[in-house]
This record gives sequence, structure tokens and C-alpha cells, in this order.
Amino acid sequence: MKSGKELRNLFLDYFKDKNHTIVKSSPLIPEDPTLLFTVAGMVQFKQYFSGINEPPYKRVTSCQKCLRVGGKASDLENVGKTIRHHTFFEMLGNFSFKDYFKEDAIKWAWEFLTEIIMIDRKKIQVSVHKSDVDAYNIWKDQVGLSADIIHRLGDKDNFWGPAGGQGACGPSSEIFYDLGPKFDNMPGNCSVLTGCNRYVEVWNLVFPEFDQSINGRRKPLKNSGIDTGMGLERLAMIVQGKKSNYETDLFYPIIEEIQNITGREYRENLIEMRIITDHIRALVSAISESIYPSNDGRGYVLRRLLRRAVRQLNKLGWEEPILYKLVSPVVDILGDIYPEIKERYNQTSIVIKSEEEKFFRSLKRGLFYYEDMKKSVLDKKKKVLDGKSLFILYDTYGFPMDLLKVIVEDDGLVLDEAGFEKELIKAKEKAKASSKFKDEGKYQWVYFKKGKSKFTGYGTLEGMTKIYAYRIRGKEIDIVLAETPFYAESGGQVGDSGRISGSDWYIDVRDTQKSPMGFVHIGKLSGELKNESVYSKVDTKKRFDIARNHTATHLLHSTLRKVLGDHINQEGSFVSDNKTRFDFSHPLSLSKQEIYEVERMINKKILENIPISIDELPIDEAKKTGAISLFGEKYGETVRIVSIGDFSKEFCGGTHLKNTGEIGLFRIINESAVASGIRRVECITGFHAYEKALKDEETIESISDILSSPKDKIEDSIVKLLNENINLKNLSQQFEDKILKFKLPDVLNNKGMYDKITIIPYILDFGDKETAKKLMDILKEMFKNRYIILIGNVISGNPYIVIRVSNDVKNRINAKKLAKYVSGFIKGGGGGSDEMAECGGRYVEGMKEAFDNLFNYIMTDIRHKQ
RNA sequence: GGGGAUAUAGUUCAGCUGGGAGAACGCCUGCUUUGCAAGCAGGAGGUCACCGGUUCGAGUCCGGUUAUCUCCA
Repeated sequence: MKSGKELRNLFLDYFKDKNHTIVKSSPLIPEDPTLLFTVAGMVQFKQYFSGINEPPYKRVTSCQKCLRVGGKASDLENVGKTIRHHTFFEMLGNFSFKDYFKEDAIKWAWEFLTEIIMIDRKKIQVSVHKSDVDAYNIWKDQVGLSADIIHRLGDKDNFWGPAGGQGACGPSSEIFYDLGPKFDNMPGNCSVLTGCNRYVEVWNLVFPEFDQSINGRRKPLKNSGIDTGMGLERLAMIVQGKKSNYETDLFYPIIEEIQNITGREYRENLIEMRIITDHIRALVSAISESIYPSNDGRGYVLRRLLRRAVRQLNKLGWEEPILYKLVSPVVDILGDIYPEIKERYNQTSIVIKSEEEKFFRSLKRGLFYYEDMKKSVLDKKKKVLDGKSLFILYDTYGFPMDLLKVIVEDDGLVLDEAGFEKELIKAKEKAKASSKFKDEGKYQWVYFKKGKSKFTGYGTLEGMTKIYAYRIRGKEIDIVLAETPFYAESGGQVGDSGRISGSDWYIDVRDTQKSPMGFVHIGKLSGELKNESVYSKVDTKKRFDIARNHTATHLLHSTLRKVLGDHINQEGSFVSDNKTRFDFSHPLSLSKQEIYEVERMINKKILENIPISIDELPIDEAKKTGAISLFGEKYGETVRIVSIGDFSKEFCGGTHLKNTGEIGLFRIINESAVASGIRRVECITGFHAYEKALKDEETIESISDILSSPKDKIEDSIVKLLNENINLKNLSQQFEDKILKFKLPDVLNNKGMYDKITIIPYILDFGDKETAKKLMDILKEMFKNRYIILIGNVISGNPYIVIRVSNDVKNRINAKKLAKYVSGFIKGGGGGSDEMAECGGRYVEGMKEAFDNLFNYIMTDIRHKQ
């Protein structure tokens, strides 16, 4: 029986024999901005079909990692329910650019299936597009299939693409395999035409002929050719004679591990285990490419996958992180062909485990809020948890509805599911209404000449050239030149700025980005653009600041490896003119000592003024030098190796200095965590580092001035000052207490009585609000009940009065009411509770006036006992 | 890209319609007991994320910024 691994190799070798070049799988994140993930083998070749770039080969074959989740091409909802849908799968394909066409594609597909892997030809049926006479005839006349198994279908079934809504598309021909009657899930109506389970679509041969623009219009494709895709998992199911993809050797080891860990049986928990198995493959593949779970974009898709998987484990009785234990079998299955999966094994496990922990935390929090809701429902003697509350739990706290349902029903309550749905739909519509996905494609390019621009900026920073194309995008302009010294953002290095000038117009370029057409300069146009020779010049100060940071980043990478160990892997970097950010895998935060050590070593290398050499080598040779390369970066046939003496050697397309001495000074300004197991350091160099040192110096200078203490003594001075401050505070408290005690007779002298209620108005002449409150507390303790106390004070020039009425008086006249009354005199406002109130205003003299009138007011306004 | 939520002591969180910044755990000191997550007493610890506004007065209300959580594209 052929293993998945063997099938991959047989396929690639077969097409290699047919003069195809084997191309490595491209990363799951495509260069194409219209796609969330790589969803098919042809994604990395799209540019060759549309003719934006010349294909380096006429025919290629690949085994491509694909992820179909989130976005338009999502199979997520089907996973687990069917025997053959996955979020992550591998697609085998052969491709032709302006080379062979339908005839060879069909004949080879047939030959591969029936003669190489020996599938029973009687079980094969095919479909073609109803307009595609050529394909029909090839199947019928050249392959020799009988007409009743060549189905002619419409656009829905046999027209493919374009991936991402624009680009190459065309009619297709699909090859189906008959699994036999026991897979029949549509008795009496089972055929290829009805989409019956029994006939599994194995291989789709696409004949790209059209180029579709974003508005749906189709032009003939510049480079028509062949684009085929066959799911490796489905092929394995057929060849290995299994009942589902999940029972092939591409999945089953994972299921076995789930059985081991959970002690549950696969056959009793089919759906749950299938979902877990599918999702863990997707998670491991994506995380190995440094796509981490997060709360938006691609990361969010991963988070959702992980949570779904954990939910299934939950159903199997697990309430602690165990998903990460399934990384190991995935590595066994996929690690050989995708080496990054093997290399990142540990890191992937750490990421999954910590993400699982996060989810459990989130669940706990959700439960906490649910308990509140439950209580309020029960308090009202009701049984229904309303839709709005449910939606809050789901939308705001991320609590999974299916789980909530179980819990709620256990508590004997009922869920208002219809209400929940209503809220959900409302929210979706709201999101859709304000989504602005339509902008792309709105602005049309104007072409002067077609072609891909050439980068000249390693050696030169200015030059004369021609314009290829431009487009006006609102207030900004995008422009592509024949040659450009501007570096476009890539490898973490930001794009160059500068100016492109014509005879009587110019563009201030603020950024440069890569695109399939070449480097796009983004900026503001002054004057009117003409089709003429232009002079382009890079902002050299910015360029050199960037180079300082980029070269420093390479020093940093090597130094981290030397100081912390070889496990350091670059997880991402950002190099701009004013700082550089470097993310790397490391389990712990860096200690102060480690940071100093790194900083010192780098500055030492700067002072050694090491020359930087750059070599261009063919990729195979470059690999032998042992230089560090990054996964996910696409390296061409030749690569640049940037070496700093023998201290650092990296694949890098960025711009660098000539000698390390030009960095000047290197400082680490921040160290933090990005995700668990991943640290980030931020650094500055050159003048930025100098200016920071200067600023720090000025701060210290100024502190030293303020303290009138020499710089080397300021710590002592501050500690002394703080201690003194504490002592003074205590002392002042003591004095306050003493003075208040001393004043007490005077205060009591002011008191009056009405209906056996002691009324004490008093205006303090020192202290603050707290002092007034303190005096009030003393009096309160003294009288216990039957009192009305008003203490006034002047707080930074404004009157303030605190009022307290004893519990047994507050029903007759309350503090709030008194506050309202006195605040009228002081031109302010006031309020509080019945027992205690405060007020403030702007007219200090008003306090005395208020207190003078107080007795009369109380006598008339107090409610008398009946 | 849009919606919702959160930000208060070392940690987890209270703080109602604006009016004295709190609890639990942890930490420190002392005592008691030497019994496994011990008891008692006392204490330290806060720029209530940041900026602005309303107000006599803002942790609380309004606007903005940042960070985190979450749902949807």
C-alpha cells in the first residue's frame, strides 16, 4: 500500500520525467494581497499566467500547503461533517505557462492515475465545461472514455477561479472516482451530477484562458496554460482504500494519539476527533510559519481554529491544555517535506499551549459573567436567559454558544436562541455596512510602457530613467519607473523616501512598496506629470539611518545567539530610520545583565570598525556557506549574503553600511514580550542614540539642579527627600490632630440647640478638605446622635463645606438638602447622601452668611414630629 | 477594516444615580503555635492607563489616545 509520502514523490517524479521543474511549496501567506491564505497550488504562479512577470520555467510541478479557512474560500464549516473537507491540505499540481495545453494535461493525468498508481480505470468518471468541445473530444477520442461518463457541466462546477476575485481563470475538467455503493448518501439520485458522496472529486484540470479584472470583466489571458490541483489526502484515501481521508496515514497517527491521550474511541467520537485532527494540522503548519493566534486578520483565523479544536477536546472530557501534545504526530507526518515544521516543533508547542491557557482563562471569565446573569434571572423568578445577554456573552466575552447551552440547561434555565440569532444578524449587518473592501481596483493604472522595474539602489542613490506606469489614488500618486534607486519595503526594512522630478513637476515620495509590477513609489504629485525622462533621488539621510539600524540588527542577531544560545530564531524585524525592532524566540525575559552584555558586545564590534562584505551567490552555493536564512522570505535564484567579518553572515536583500563604525552608537531602549516564548527588543543607533543620551543627561542635570545635589549623589538625595516627606506628613498629621483638639472648645462654643438637636457650624482657618472631615469625625464620635454638623474651610481660595446629619435626624432634614441651601450662599453647588454631603463654590464670604442664616433655615425647614 | 468590552494595590476584582479609594489573596513586622493552603494583631503598598472637557467637586459623566480581551469581515 502506498503511503502519503510515496504518493507525493510519485507525483512529483512523474512530472519531473515530463520535463517539469519541481518547485517548493510557497508559504501559507501569499504575496497576493487579495488572499488571506494560499488556497491552491497555482497561487504562487498567478503572476506568470497574467503575464505581469515572465515565468522562469515553462512547466513546473509542486506539492503546495493550502489553508482554506476564513475569507471566500473556506471549508471550515464542512470539516468533520464530510469525509474529505479540510482547512489544511496538500495540493499536488502540474502547471504550464504558454507551453503544453489540454491534450497533454488530460493524457498525463490519465496516465498518472491509471498506470503509475494503478487506480482501477473503470471507477473513473470525468466532467468538462459544457462549452469545452476540445476537452470533451480528448477524453472521448484520445483517452477512450465512453460518452456516458463524460459529464458536461456549467460554470458552477467546471469554471475555476479566479483565486481572490481577480486574475487567471478558465474552464476546467474534473476527474472523479467512484468509491462504491456503500458511500451512496443519495439513494436513487446518486451520480457525479448530484454531488453524491460516492463520487469523489480527485483532480481538477484547469485551463486558464481568461484574465478577470476586479469588476468581473474577462480578457484573454496573456499566458494561457495549464493549472491542475489534486488533493493528496483524497488520493491517499482512494489508493489506501479507506473510508475517509482521516483514516489514511496522513491523519490516522494523530487520531491514535488522541485516543491515547483521552482514552476515548475514534469510532464513538468520529466528528470530534476528525475536527481536532484537521485543525491541529492547520495550526501546526501555520504556526511553523510564524503566523500566531491573535485577535484580527490571519491570527484571528488561527485563534478560532484552535478554540474549535479545544472545544472538541472539551466534549471528550478535557478541561486543561492537551492540544499541544498533538503537535508531535503532525511533525512526523509533515515534517519531512516541510522542514520548518520540524525545526519549529518546540516553539509551535509552546505557542499552542499558551493559547490554550488563554482560552481557558477566557472561558472562566465568561462563566463569571454568566453566573451574574443567572442570578439576576433567578432573582426575577424567571427561567429564560434573554437573547441580548446571550449575545453579550458570545460577542464581548467570546463564550462559545454550544458550551453555554449545555451549562444553561444543566442549571434548569432556557435560552432565548431566537433572540440571540437576531442580535447576531444585527451585528453582522452592522459590520458589513461599514466594511470598505471595495476600494481596491477602483483606481486605474495608466501605462506608458509595460515591464518590471529594475532596482539600482544598492550601488547608487540617484539616476535618470523612464516612467512605466502611474495611477492617481485620491490625494496620492503611485508610480512605477524603469529603473529605481528606491528600496521597496521588504525583509522588515521600510521603503525609501525621496523625490522623482520631471521637467516642471515632481513627486515627493514618502514610501516605496513592492508589487507584482515592480517597485511602486507612493507620494504626492506637484505639477502635471508628463511622459518624459525623470530624475529620481533617494533621501540619503534617511537611507543611511536605515542602513545603520539594519547593520546593527544583524549584529544584534548574532550577539543574541552568542549571549543567549543557538535557540534564538528571528521571528520578525522592523527596520526604520529612527529605530529597529527585533523579535526572537526565547523563553525568558532578558535580565538587565544580559541586556548590558548584548549592548556592550555590539558596541565593541562597532568600535572594531569591521568591514561589511556583500556577495551574490546562486542559492545552492549560498546555503553551503551556513549563512542564516529566514523562512517565509522568498529567495530567488541568486541571493545576497551580508557578512560582517566572521561575526555575522545572513541572507539579506536590505541596504547596509560599509563598516560597522558608521553605526556610531548602539542602545537597547526596550525589551518586552510579544507572545509567550517570543521576546522583542527595540534599539536605536547613530544620532538617535546620541540624542537620547543627551536627553537623559539633561534630565539628570535638571534633577541635580532642582535638588541642588551633585549628580553622583542624586539617588541619596531623593531617598532622603522621600523619607523626610514621610516624616513631615506624619508630623503634620500630629499637628493637625493637636490643633483640632485645641480648637475644640471654640468649635463647641459655636454650637446651638434646636429641638434637642445639636447644631454645629464652624469655619476652619487651616488645613484642607480632609482636615474638615477629620473635625467632623471627632464631633460625630462625640455626639453619636441628634446632631447637624457643618464644617467650612477655604481650599485654594474657594469655599468648601462638609455637612453631616446624624442618622436619627436625617429623615427630618437631610445633609443633601442643607448642602443645596448653603451652596446658594457660596455661589456653587453641592450634594451627597442624606447623612453626608459636601459642597463647594467661588464666594468665600458666603460661608459666614450661610451659617448666620442657618438656624432660621433649619427651624423653618425641618420636618416637625407629628 | 467595523462593532462590543475592559484598564483601580504585587495578583484577582468590588466601587450603585458624580460627593471620604476598598475586599480577598500575596508581602512585611510582631505574637501564638511549631501539623502541610495555619491562627491573631499591626503595617506597607495607588499618577484609579494617558490626554482633554463638563462640574463647586470626576475612579465614576463626555470626547480623544494607547494597550488588552472579544465578535464579525
